[in-house]
Amino acid sequence: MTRYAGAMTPRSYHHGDLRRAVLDAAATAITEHGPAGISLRDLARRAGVSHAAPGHHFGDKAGVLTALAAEGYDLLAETLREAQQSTGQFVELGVAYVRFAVEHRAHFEVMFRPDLYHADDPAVVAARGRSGDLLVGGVGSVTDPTGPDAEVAKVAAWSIVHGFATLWLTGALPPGFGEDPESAARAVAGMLFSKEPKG
Amino acid sequence: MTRYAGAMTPRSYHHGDLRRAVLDAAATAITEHGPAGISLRDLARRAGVSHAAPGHHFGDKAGVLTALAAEGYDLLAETLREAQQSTGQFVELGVAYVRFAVEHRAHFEVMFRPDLYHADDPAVVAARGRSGDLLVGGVGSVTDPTGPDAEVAKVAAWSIVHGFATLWLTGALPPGFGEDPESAARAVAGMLFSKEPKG
DNA sequence: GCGGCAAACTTGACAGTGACTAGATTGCCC
DNA sequence: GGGCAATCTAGTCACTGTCAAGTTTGCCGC
Repeated sequence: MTRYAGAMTPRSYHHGDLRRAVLDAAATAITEHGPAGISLRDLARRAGVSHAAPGHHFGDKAGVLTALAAEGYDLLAETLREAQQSTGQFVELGVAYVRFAVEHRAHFEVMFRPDLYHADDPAVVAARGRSGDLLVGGVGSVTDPTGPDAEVAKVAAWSIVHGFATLWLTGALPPGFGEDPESAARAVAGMLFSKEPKG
Repeated sequence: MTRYAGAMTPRSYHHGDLRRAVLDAAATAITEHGPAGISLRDLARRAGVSHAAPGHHFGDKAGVLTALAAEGYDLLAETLREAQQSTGQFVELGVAYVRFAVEHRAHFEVMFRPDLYHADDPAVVAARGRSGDLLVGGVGSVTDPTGPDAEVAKVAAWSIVHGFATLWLTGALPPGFGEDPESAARAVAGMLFSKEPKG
């Protein structure tokens, strides 16, 4: 009996790229039901394989989310690198951070829930370091990077864009901020390091 | 057979205040294992009752977290009200926000995971509204509340303290920010609406 | 005091889940 | 084309959330 994954690809005993398929299924399922609402067996069903197949590639459920988190940090680094090369300004780097959170919601939500995955996994730690360096680098363009408050300024910059992204994702922001998150993020990030609101 | 809840209170068929006991057990369990790592049956065991008892008070698992979220918003409102009465300044209001997140970690973590509970529950909506008004009120003290960017300033303020609290809780901040979250929060929040870092 | 009634709690059951084991299938390399 | 390791399946077990039915108890009117 030949089975089919989805409605397209003919399948045999070996899937071909089950790892990729499970990660994609996880991203979809998390977007639908949140990071806590997924099950390994459902991911297996979505990929068209038996219930225990994902376990062979990722060890356990946390392993799937670990791989997703690592992938997320790499995607974030890529997004930040592009923004850095085009403008290099702090505000646009922050906008890129928010854009990543919105476009890769599932990845973002997993990345900052270390209780759900193996946060000390080497691949995750390395990818997290890369993206962290990129994010923090952009703050030097607007503040004195050697000043005593340089570290505080970096954390403040990270906090404001991370907070905005988180609040946007949870739907906690007042109506009007929902339609165009990037413009809203630009306005919000612009308030940091600027004397006062223009109004 | 007489049973005992914990090691103190003699118990009979009726618990007395099972609702309170389950909520306390939930807060403890969430602090230990995260919001996704709890089980109703474990809460029942911690409270010393049968596995289905919590269901009668909260309906389902999401009901427990709904009650916890509502309680959290009320606790937050209380914390903000105290800070508002003592100083009324935006920065101290933000510090109070962070203090709440640190001291009531379990509540805070649930509150901003609407996929885990019934976010449209009337009690939650009401409590959320109360705390939101208090938080936003403090921003008017530092910016022009009638200006065109007033709404943006409020969201920026909320974002920076919420982001800092979230990052602190996930352990994502660089070492040195961990020991005294309130002082760090004060420094970070002080960067908003101020021309530039002092350094 | 006491009957009864509603709330609180227990017991038992069922489907779904994560994780483990053993076995079946297949790509691939020499 | 033979053999081997990787890949996947099938079966199982303890645990979970939720439901239905039964048991115990506080309490109110009399």
